Amino acid sequence: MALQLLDEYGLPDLTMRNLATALGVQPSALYWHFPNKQALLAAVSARILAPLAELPIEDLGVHEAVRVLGARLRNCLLTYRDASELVSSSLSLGLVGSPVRPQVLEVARRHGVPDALSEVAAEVLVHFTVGYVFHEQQRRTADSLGLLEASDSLNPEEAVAATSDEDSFAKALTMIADGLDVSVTRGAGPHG
Amino acid sequence: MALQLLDEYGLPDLTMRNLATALGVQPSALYWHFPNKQALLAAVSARILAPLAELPIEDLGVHEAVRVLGARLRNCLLTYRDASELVSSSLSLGLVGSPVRPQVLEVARRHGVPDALSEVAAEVLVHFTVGYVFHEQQRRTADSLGLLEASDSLNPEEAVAATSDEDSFAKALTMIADGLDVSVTRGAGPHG
DNA sequence: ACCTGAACACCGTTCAAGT
DNA sequence: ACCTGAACACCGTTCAAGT
Repeated sequence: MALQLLDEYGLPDLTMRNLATALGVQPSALYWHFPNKQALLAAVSARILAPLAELPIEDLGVHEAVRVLGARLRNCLLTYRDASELVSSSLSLGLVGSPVRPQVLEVARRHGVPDALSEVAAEVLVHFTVGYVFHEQQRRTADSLGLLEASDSLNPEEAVAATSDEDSFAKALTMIADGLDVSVTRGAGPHG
Repeated sequence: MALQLLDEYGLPDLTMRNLATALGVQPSALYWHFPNKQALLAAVSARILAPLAELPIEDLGVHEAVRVLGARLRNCLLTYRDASELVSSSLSLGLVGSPVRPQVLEVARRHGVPDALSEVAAEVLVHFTVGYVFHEQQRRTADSLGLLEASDSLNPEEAVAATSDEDSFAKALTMIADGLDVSVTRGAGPHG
Protein backbone atom coordinates (compact mmCIF):
# COMPACT_ATOMS: atom_id res chain seq x y z
CA MET A 1 0.00 0.00 0.00
CA ALA A 2 2.84 2.38 0.92
CA LEU A 3 4.44 1.59 -2.42
CA GLN A 4 1.23 2.47 -4.21
CA LEU A 5 0.82 5.73 -2.30
CA LEU A 6 4.43 6.64 -3.00
CA ASP A 7 4.03 6.17 -6.71
CA GLU A 8 0.70 7.97 -6.87
CA TYR A 9 1.25 10.97 -4.60
CA GLY A 10 4.99 11.18 -3.99
CA LEU A 11 7.16 10.91 -0.88
CA PRO A 12 5.98 14.09 0.87
CA ASP A 13 2.42 12.74 0.90
CA LEU A 14 3.44 9.31 2.10
CA THR A 15 2.55 10.09 5.71
CA MET A 16 1.60 7.68 8.44
CA ARG A 17 -1.82 9.29 8.53
CA ASN A 18 -2.44 9.00 4.81
CA LEU A 19 -1.21 5.44 4.79
CA ALA A 20 -3.46 4.54 7.71
CA THR A 21 -6.46 6.12 6.01
CA ALA A 22 -5.72 4.23 2.79
CA LEU A 23 -5.68 1.03 4.84
CA GLY A 24 -8.90 1.90 6.62
CA VAL A 25 -7.18 2.00 9.97
CA GLN A 26 -6.08 4.46 12.65
CA PRO A 27 -2.55 5.94 12.36
CA SER A 28 -1.57 4.44 15.69
CA ALA A 29 -2.29 0.95 14.34
CA LEU A 30 0.80 1.19 12.14
CA TYR A 31 2.98 1.36 15.22
CA TRP A 32 2.18 -2.20 16.08
CA HIS A 33 3.77 -3.33 12.80
CA PHE A 34 6.67 -0.85 12.60
CA PRO A 35 8.56 0.89 15.39
CA ASN A 36 8.59 4.18 13.49
CA LYS A 37 8.21 5.76 10.09
CA GLN A 38 11.84 5.26 9.07
CA ALA A 39 11.58 1.51 9.60
CA LEU A 40 8.49 1.42 7.43
CA LEU A 41 10.26 3.41 4.73
CA ALA A 42 13.22 1.04 4.92
CA ALA A 43 10.87 -1.87 4.25
CA VAL A 44 9.48 -0.02 1.25
CA SER A 45 13.04 0.63 0.02
CA ALA A 46 13.85 -3.06 0.31
CA ARG A 47 10.81 -3.88 -1.83
CA ILE A 48 11.87 -1.40 -4.48
CA LEU A 49 15.36 -2.90 -4.64
CA ALA A 50 14.26 -6.54 -4.46
CA PRO A 51 14.38 -7.20 -8.25
CA LEU A 52 18.11 -6.48 -8.18
CA ALA A 53 18.86 -9.52 -6.05
CA GLU A 54 17.40 -11.87 -8.63
CA LEU A 55 19.56 -10.54 -11.41
CA PRO A 56 21.63 -13.33 -12.97
CA ILE A 57 25.28 -12.33 -13.06
CA GLU A 58 26.86 -15.63 -14.04
CA ASP A 59 29.21 -15.33 -16.97
CA LEU A 60 29.52 -11.55 -16.76
CA GLY A 61 32.83 -9.75 -17.00
CA VAL A 62 33.67 -7.20 -14.32
CA HIS A 63 33.32 -4.27 -16.66
CA GLU A 64 30.04 -5.62 -17.98
CA ALA A 65 28.69 -6.37 -14.49
CA VAL A 66 29.21 -2.79 -13.33
CA ARG A 67 27.31 -1.48 -16.31
CA VAL A 68 24.47 -3.98 -16.09
CA LEU A 69 24.03 -3.57 -12.33
CA GLY A 70 24.05 0.20 -12.61
CA ALA A 71 21.49 0.22 -15.38
CA ARG A 72 19.30 -2.25 -13.52
CA LEU A 73 19.50 -0.23 -10.31
CA ARG A 74 18.46 2.85 -12.20
CA ASN A 75 15.50 0.97 -13.64
CA CYS A 76 14.38 -0.15 -10.20
CA LEU A 77 14.54 3.43 -8.95
CA LEU A 78 12.64 4.78 -11.94
CA THR A 79 9.83 2.29 -11.37
CA TYR A 80 8.27 4.32 -8.57
CA ARG A 81 7.98 8.04 -8.12
CA ASP A 82 10.50 9.52 -5.66
CA ALA A 83 12.04 6.08 -5.16
CA SER A 84 15.60 7.40 -5.39
CA GLU A 85 15.05 9.95 -2.65
CA LEU A 86 13.53 7.31 -0.44
CA VAL A 87 16.27 4.76 -1.12
CA SER A 88 18.97 7.40 -0.73
CA SER A 89 17.90 8.13 2.81
CA SER A 90 17.34 4.48 3.81
CA LEU A 91 20.76 3.69 2.40
CA SER A 92 22.51 6.50 4.22
CA LEU A 93 20.80 5.63 7.47
CA GLY A 94 22.13 2.11 7.05
CA LEU A 95 18.63 0.68 7.28
CA VAL A 96 19.06 -1.11 3.98
CA GLY A 97 22.15 -2.73 2.49
CA SER A 98 23.85 -1.71 -0.72
CA PRO A 99 21.77 -3.21 -3.52
CA VAL A 100 24.74 -3.94 -5.80
CA ARG A 101 27.52 -4.83 -3.40
CA PRO A 102 27.01 -8.61 -3.20
CA GLN A 103 26.92 -9.02 -6.96
CA VAL A 104 29.88 -6.75 -7.64
CA LEU A 105 31.92 -8.59 -5.04
CA GLU A 106 30.99 -12.01 -6.40
CA VAL A 107 31.80 -11.22 -10.00
CA ALA A 108 35.01 -9.48 -9.02
CA ARG A 109 36.15 -12.43 -6.91
CA ARG A 110 35.53 -14.83 -9.75
CA HIS A 111 37.89 -12.73 -11.84
CA GLY A 112 40.57 -12.46 -9.21
CA VAL A 113 39.92 -8.83 -8.33
CA PRO A 114 40.79 -8.02 -4.72
CA ASP A 115 37.81 -7.19 -2.51
CA ALA A 116 39.25 -3.82 -1.52
CA LEU A 117 38.91 -2.65 -5.11
CA SER A 118 35.42 -4.01 -5.71
CA GLU A 119 34.20 -2.51 -2.46
CA VAL A 120 35.25 0.90 -3.68
CA ALA A 121 33.73 0.30 -7.10
CA ALA A 122 30.45 -0.84 -5.55
CA GLU A 123 30.34 2.29 -3.45
CA VAL A 124 31.00 4.60 -6.38
CA LEU A 125 28.35 2.74 -8.33
CA VAL A 126 25.52 3.03 -5.79
CA HIS A 127 26.16 6.57 -4.72
CA PHE A 128 26.51 7.85 -8.22
CA THR A 129 23.47 5.99 -9.50
CA VAL A 130 21.18 6.94 -6.64
CA GLY A 131 22.35 10.54 -6.77
CA TYR A 132 21.95 10.72 -10.50
CA VAL A 133 18.44 9.29 -10.52
CA PHE A 134 17.48 11.45 -7.56
CA HIS A 135 18.36 14.49 -9.62
CA GLU A 136 16.66 13.00 -12.67
CA GLN A 137 13.43 12.18 -10.84
CA GLN A 138 13.25 15.51 -9.09
CA ARG A 139 13.57 17.34 -12.37
CA ARG A 140 10.91 15.08 -13.80
CA THR A 141 8.33 15.88 -11.12
CA ALA A 142 9.37 19.54 -11.07
CA ASP A 143 8.67 19.76 -14.76
CA SER A 144 5.32 17.99 -14.48
CA LEU A 145 4.45 20.39 -11.69
CA GLY A 146 4.21 23.35 -14.03
CA LEU A 147 7.68 24.80 -13.92
CA LEU A 148 7.99 24.02 -17.60
CA GLU A 149 7.48 27.65 -18.55
CA ALA A 150 11.13 28.30 -19.38
CA SER A 151 12.38 25.49 -21.58
CA ASP A 152 15.82 25.81 -20.04
CA SER A 153 16.20 25.72 -16.30
CA LEU A 154 17.80 28.12 -13.85
CA ASN A 155 21.31 26.77 -13.93
CA PRO A 156 23.07 26.75 -17.29
CA GLU A 157 24.26 23.30 -16.40
CA GLU A 158 20.97 21.63 -17.31
CA ALA A 159 20.59 23.30 -20.66
CA VAL A 160 23.94 22.07 -21.90
CA ALA A 161 23.32 18.52 -20.82
CA ALA A 162 20.56 18.18 -23.40
CA THR A 163 21.59 14.64 -24.30
CA SER A 164 19.18 12.09 -22.88
CA ASP A 165 19.53 11.01 -19.29
CA GLU A 166 19.85 7.41 -20.36
CA ASP A 167 22.79 8.12 -22.65
CA SER A 168 24.83 10.21 -20.27
CA PHE A 169 24.10 7.75 -17.50
CA ALA A 170 25.43 4.91 -19.64
CA LYS A 171 28.56 6.91 -20.40
CA ALA A 172 29.10 7.50 -16.72
CA LEU A 173 28.78 3.81 -15.96
CA THR A 174 31.37 3.04 -18.60
CA MET A 175 33.68 5.57 -17.03
CA ILE A 176 33.28 3.99 -13.62
CA ALA A 177 33.89 0.51 -15.02
CA ASP A 178 36.97 1.81 -16.84
CA GLY A 179 38.27 3.26 -13.62
CA LEU A 180 37.92 -0.09 -11.92
CA ASP A 181 39.73 -1.79 -14.80
CA VAL A 182 42.66 0.57 -14.47
CA SER A 183 42.93 -0.06 -10.74
CA VAL A 184 42.86 -3.78 -11.37
CA THR A 185 45.53 -3.88 -14.05
CA ARG A 186 47.69 -1.46 -12.11
CA GLY A 187 47.40 -3.63 -9.03
CA ALA A 188 48.38 -7.05 -10.31
CA GLY A 189 46.88 -7.97 -13.61
CA PRO A 190 43.54 -9.70 -14.19
CA HIS A 191 44.12 -13.05 -12.51
CA GLY A 192 46.05 -12.26 -9.36
CA MET B 1 22.22 31.79 12.00
CA ALA B 2 20.72 28.87 10.09
CA LEU B 3 24.21 27.56 9.51
CA GLN B 4 24.92 27.71 13.21
CA LEU B 5 21.67 25.95 14.12
CA LEU B 6 22.38 23.27 11.51
CA ASP B 7 25.78 22.52 12.93
CA GLU B 8 24.62 22.57 16.53
CA TYR B 9 21.31 20.71 16.38
CA GLY B 10 21.20 19.01 12.97
CA LEU B 11 18.90 19.30 9.97
CA PRO B 12 15.73 17.91 11.58
CA ASP B 13 15.83 20.69 14.18
CA LEU B 14 16.54 23.42 11.65
CA THR B 15 12.90 24.50 11.53
CA MET B 16 11.50 27.86 10.57
CA ARG B 17 10.18 28.19 14.09
CA ASN B 18 13.49 27.38 15.78
CA LEU B 19 15.34 29.69 13.43
CA ALA B 20 12.91 32.51 14.12
CA THR B 21 13.23 32.01 17.86
CA ALA B 22 17.02 32.05 17.59
CA LEU B 23 16.74 35.35 15.73
CA GLY B 24 14.31 36.79 18.29
CA VAL B 25 11.58 37.13 15.73
CA GLN B 26 8.24 35.56 14.74
CA PRO B 27 8.30 32.63 12.27
CA SER B 28 6.23 34.59 9.78
CA ALA B 29 8.94 37.25 9.62
CA LEU B 30 11.18 34.83 7.74
CA TYR B 31 8.72 34.79 4.86
CA TRP B 32 9.51 38.35 4.01
CA HIS B 33 13.12 37.33 3.30
CA PHE B 34 12.55 33.91 1.73
CA PRO B 35 9.56 32.62 -0.24
CA ASN B 36 9.70 29.26 1.55
CA LYS B 37 11.88 26.93 3.57
CA GLN B 38 13.49 25.27 0.56
CA ALA B 39 14.76 28.62 -0.73
CA LEU B 40 16.26 29.34 2.66
CA LEU B 41 17.93 25.93 2.72
CA ALA B 42 19.29 26.53 -0.77
CA ALA B 43 20.91 29.73 0.45
CA VAL B 44 22.47 27.81 3.31
CA SER B 45 23.74 25.19 0.86
CA ALA B 46 25.32 27.89 -1.25
CA ARG B 47 27.14 29.20 1.80
CA ILE B 48 28.45 25.75 2.64
CA LEU B 49 29.77 25.28 -0.89
CA ALA B 50 31.16 28.79 -1.29
CA PRO B 51 34.79 27.91 -0.39
CA LEU B 52 34.92 25.62 -3.42
CA ALA B 53 34.56 28.48 -5.86
CA GLU B 54 37.72 30.13 -4.57
CA LEU B 55 39.82 27.05 -5.06
CA PRO B 56 42.78 27.79 -7.37
CA ILE B 57 42.88 25.24 -10.17
CA GLU B 58 45.50 26.83 -12.38
CA ASP B 59 48.25 24.43 -13.41
CA LEU B 60 46.36 21.30 -12.38
CA GLY B 61 46.16 18.22 -14.55
CA VAL B 62 42.76 16.73 -15.26
CA HIS B 63 43.39 13.69 -13.11
CA GLU B 64 44.72 15.85 -10.30
CA ALA B 65 41.84 18.31 -10.54
CA VAL B 66 39.22 15.60 -10.09
CA ARG B 67 40.96 14.36 -6.98
CA VAL B 68 41.54 17.79 -5.49
CA LEU B 69 38.00 19.00 -6.18
CA GLY B 70 36.48 15.85 -4.76
CA ALA B 71 38.56 16.03 -1.61
CA ARG B 72 37.78 19.72 -1.17
CA LEU B 73 34.06 19.15 -1.68
CA ARG B 74 34.14 16.46 0.96
CA ASN B 75 35.86 18.85 3.34
CA CYS B 76 33.20 21.51 2.77
CA LEU B 77 30.47 18.99 3.51
CA LEU B 78 32.20 17.71 6.63
CA THR B 79 32.48 21.25 8.00
CA TYR B 80 28.85 21.36 9.19
CA ARG B 81 26.68 18.64 10.62
CA ASP B 82 24.19 17.13 8.15
CA ALA B 83 25.58 19.38 5.40
CA SER B 84 25.66 16.58 2.84
CA GLU B 85 22.00 15.75 3.32
CA LEU B 86 21.08 19.39 2.97
CA VAL B 87 23.24 19.92 -0.11
CA SER B 88 22.06 16.67 -1.64
CA SER B 89 18.48 17.86 -1.63
CA SER B 90 19.21 21.41 -2.78
CA LEU B 91 21.30 19.96 -5.57
CA SER B 92 18.62 17.53 -6.69
CA LEU B 93 15.96 20.20 -6.59
CA GLY B 94 18.15 22.26 -8.88
CA LEU B 95 18.14 25.14 -6.39
CA VAL B 96 21.91 25.20 -6.31
CA GLY B 97 24.41 24.53 -9.09
CA SER B 98 26.96 21.76 -9.16
CA PRO B 99 29.82 22.94 -6.98
CA VAL B 100 32.56 21.32 -9.07
CA ARG B 101 31.25 21.58 -12.62
CA PRO B 102 32.78 24.95 -13.57
CA GLN B 103 36.25 23.98 -12.42
CA VAL B 104 36.18 20.53 -13.96
CA LEU B 105 35.05 22.01 -17.27
CA GLU B 106 37.70 24.70 -17.22
CA VAL B 107 40.60 22.39 -16.47
CA ALA B 108 39.37 19.84 -18.98
CA ARG B 109 39.05 22.46 -21.73
CA ARG B 110 42.57 23.66 -21.09
CA HIS B 111 43.74 20.12 -21.73
CA GLY B 112 41.67 19.62 -24.84
CA VAL B 113 39.14 17.28 -23.25
CA PRO B 114 35.71 17.51 -24.91
CA ASP B 115 32.98 19.02 -22.73
CA ALA B 116 30.75 15.98 -23.11
CA LEU B 117 33.29 13.92 -21.20
CA SER B 118 33.97 16.42 -18.47
CA GLU B 119 30.26 16.94 -17.94
CA VAL B 120 29.90 13.26 -17.22
CA ALA B 121 32.96 13.22 -14.99
CA ALA B 122 31.69 16.24 -13.04
CA GLU B 123 28.38 14.51 -12.50
CA VAL B 124 29.95 11.28 -11.30
CA LEU B 125 32.16 13.32 -9.01
CA VAL B 126 29.41 15.32 -7.27
CA HIS B 127 26.90 12.55 -6.92
CA PHE B 128 29.42 10.09 -5.60
CA THR B 129 30.98 12.56 -3.20
CA VAL B 130 27.73 13.89 -1.79
CA GLY B 131 26.32 10.37 -1.47
CA TYR B 132 29.45 9.10 0.16
CA VAL B 133 29.65 11.88 2.72
CA PHE B 134 25.91 11.64 3.36
CA HIS B 135 26.42 8.03 4.37
CA GLU B 136 29.54 8.94 6.31
CA GLN B 137 27.88 11.78 8.23
CA GLN B 138 24.77 9.79 9.01
CA ARG B 139 26.84 6.96 10.45
CA ARG B 140 28.76 9.53 12.43
CA THR B 141 25.70 11.05 14.10
CA ALA B 142 24.10 7.63 14.50
CA ASP B 143 27.14 6.46 16.39
CA SER B 144 27.24 9.54 18.57
CA LEU B 145 23.55 9.00 19.28
CA GLY B 146 24.21 5.89 21.30
CA LEU B 147 23.87 3.11 18.76
CA LEU B 148 27.48 2.24 19.38
CA GLU B 149 26.57 -0.81 21.43
CA ALA B 150 27.46 -3.34 18.73
CA SER B 151 30.88 -2.47 17.40
CA ASP B 152 29.87 -3.75 13.99
CA SER B 153 26.67 -2.53 12.40
CA LEU B 154 23.66 -4.38 11.02
CA ASN B 155 24.89 -4.91 7.51
CA PRO B 156 28.10 -6.92 7.10
CA GLU B 157 29.12 -4.34 4.53
CA GLU B 158 30.24 -1.79 7.11
CA ALA B 159 32.33 -4.20 9.13
CA VAL B 160 34.44 -5.20 6.17
CA ALA B 161 35.08 -1.63 5.08
CA ALA B 162 37.10 -1.01 8.20
CA THR B 163 39.66 1.11 6.38
CA SER B 164 39.26 4.81 7.13
CA ASP B 165 36.66 6.82 5.25
CA GLU B 166 39.32 9.20 4.04
CA ASP B 167 41.39 6.43 2.49
CA SER B 168 38.62 4.64 0.68
CA PHE B 169 37.24 7.95 -0.49
CA ALA B 170 40.62 8.87 -1.95
CA LYS B 171 40.79 5.52 -3.71
CA ALA B 172 37.37 6.10 -5.21
CA LEU B 173 38.39 9.52 -6.49
CA THR B 174 41.41 7.99 -8.16
CA MET B 175 39.18 5.41 -9.79
CA ILE B 176 36.88 8.11 -11.13
CA ALA B 177 39.81 10.13 -12.45
CA ASP B 178 41.23 7.01 -14.06
CA GLY B 179 37.90 6.37 -15.76
CA LEU B 180 37.94 9.84 -17.20
CA ASP B 181 41.48 9.35 -18.46
CA VAL B 182 40.49 6.19 -20.27
CA SER B 183 37.56 7.92 -21.96
CA VAL B 184 39.85 10.73 -23.03
CA THR B 185 42.61 8.61 -24.51
CA ARG B 186 40.07 6.34 -26.17
CA GLY B 187 38.33 9.34 -27.72
CA ALA B 188 41.16 11.23 -29.34
CA GLY B 189 44.30 11.42 -27.24
CA PRO B 190 45.19 14.15 -24.73
CA HIS B 191 45.33 17.20 -26.99
CA GLY B 192 42.52 16.78 -29.47
C1' DA C 1 -2.52 -10.29 18.56
C1' DC C 2 -4.13 -6.26 16.72
C1' DC C 3 -6.59 -1.99 16.80
C1' DT C 4 -9.12 2.49 18.61
C1' DG C 5 -9.42 7.18 20.66
C1' DA C 6 -7.53 10.80 22.33
C1' DA C 7 -4.00 13.38 23.31
C1' DC C 8 1.02 15.63 23.06
C1' DA C 9 4.22 18.31 21.00
C1' DC C 10 5.25 19.81 17.15
C1' DC C 11 5.40 21.43 11.73
C1' DG C 12 5.29 25.10 7.20
C1' DT C 13 2.66 28.76 5.50
C1' DT C 14 -0.73 32.69 4.98
C1' DC C 15 -2.45 37.07 5.80
C1' DA C 16 -4.51 40.99 7.80
C1' DA C 17 -2.71 44.37 10.60
C1' DG C 18 0.69 47.11 12.69
C1' DT C 19 5.04 50.54 12.58
C1' DA D 1 10.44 48.00 4.39
C1' DC D 2 9.95 44.82 7.85
C1' DC D 3 7.55 42.55 11.50
C1' DT D 4 3.51 40.73 14.71
C1' DG D 5 -0.50 37.82 15.97
C1' DA D 6 -3.40 34.59 15.05
C1' DA D 7 -4.95 31.19 12.56
C1' DC D 8 -5.07 26.94 9.07
C1' DA D 9 -4.07 22.53 7.89
C1' DC D 10 -1.24 19.49 8.83
C1' DC D 11 2.74 16.18 11.06
C1' DG D 12 4.98 11.65 13.96
C1' DT D 13 4.39 9.30 18.14
C1' DT D 14 2.55 7.51 22.68
C1' DC D 15 -0.48 5.05 25.45
C1' DA D 16 -4.33 3.56 27.99
C1' DA D 17 -8.09 1.01 26.71
C1' DG D 18 -10.72 -2.09 24.01
C1' DT D 19 -11.62 -6.94 21.46
